[in-house]
Amino acid sequence: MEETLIPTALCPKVEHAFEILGKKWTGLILRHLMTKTCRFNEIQDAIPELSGRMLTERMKELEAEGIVIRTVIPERPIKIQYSLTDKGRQLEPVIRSIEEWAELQD
Amino acid sequence: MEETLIPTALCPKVEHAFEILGKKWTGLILRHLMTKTCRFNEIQDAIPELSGRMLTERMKELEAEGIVIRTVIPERPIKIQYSLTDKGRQLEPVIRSIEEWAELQD
DNA sequence: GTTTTTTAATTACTTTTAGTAACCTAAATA
DNA sequence: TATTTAGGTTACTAAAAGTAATTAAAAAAC
Repeated sequence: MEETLIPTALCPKVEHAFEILGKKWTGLILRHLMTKTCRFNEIQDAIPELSGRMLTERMKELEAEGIVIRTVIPERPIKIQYSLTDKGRQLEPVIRSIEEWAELQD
Repeated sequence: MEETLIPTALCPKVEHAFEILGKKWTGLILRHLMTKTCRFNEIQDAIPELSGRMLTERMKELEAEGIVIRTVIPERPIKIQYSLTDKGRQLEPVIRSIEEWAELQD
């Protein structure tokens, strides 16, 4: 028997959100940035298993998504600051609810 | 200068939570299971880009985590039902907050 | 009463993503 | 002068995900 399928396509916004959060390290990086503006190495120190290579890659992605801003502080020495945009700060309930769930577990 | 570092280790529970949610497809699968108990192919149909191979793998992981229960319905023909455990249902605020954030985006 | 379809997978193989380690430049510190 | 620090990049390896073919057991179609 043949059937005409009009597949209930997933909403692209929701799909995209899960795509961003579904990448390794993204959640933990955002969690750290929730508390304060951070320098590159601060994030690395906070998440020891995260390599510099991966952190660079994730920060570029998050910047491209408009979730994070990268700022060059033109002092001597030059510093790079990463902070959340409004869009990034709006992810706070997501990060908070994950942490709350985590704390409930045995 | 040398420094004695007592690294502020990430809480393992939180790390583990982000590890589970940080895998591709996990969020979308859980989102679908939030609404109802599902059969294997129902989930596949709801998420067309998700292959059977990946769905099998994720369901095994989620079962091992105690987030999902797999039930064999011994009727003719045999059916496999997947549903959330309490632990799984407690992830509802996580899934809901991701959806809410997604809907805010342009 | 064979053939085809459906369900819930498994297996083999390819591609993409992540991890490791070495290197880089400019400035700071020992 | 030599080493360290910050914030990366590059080349290579390992792990995760994607694709496609196969499977078994039952149901439906022919």
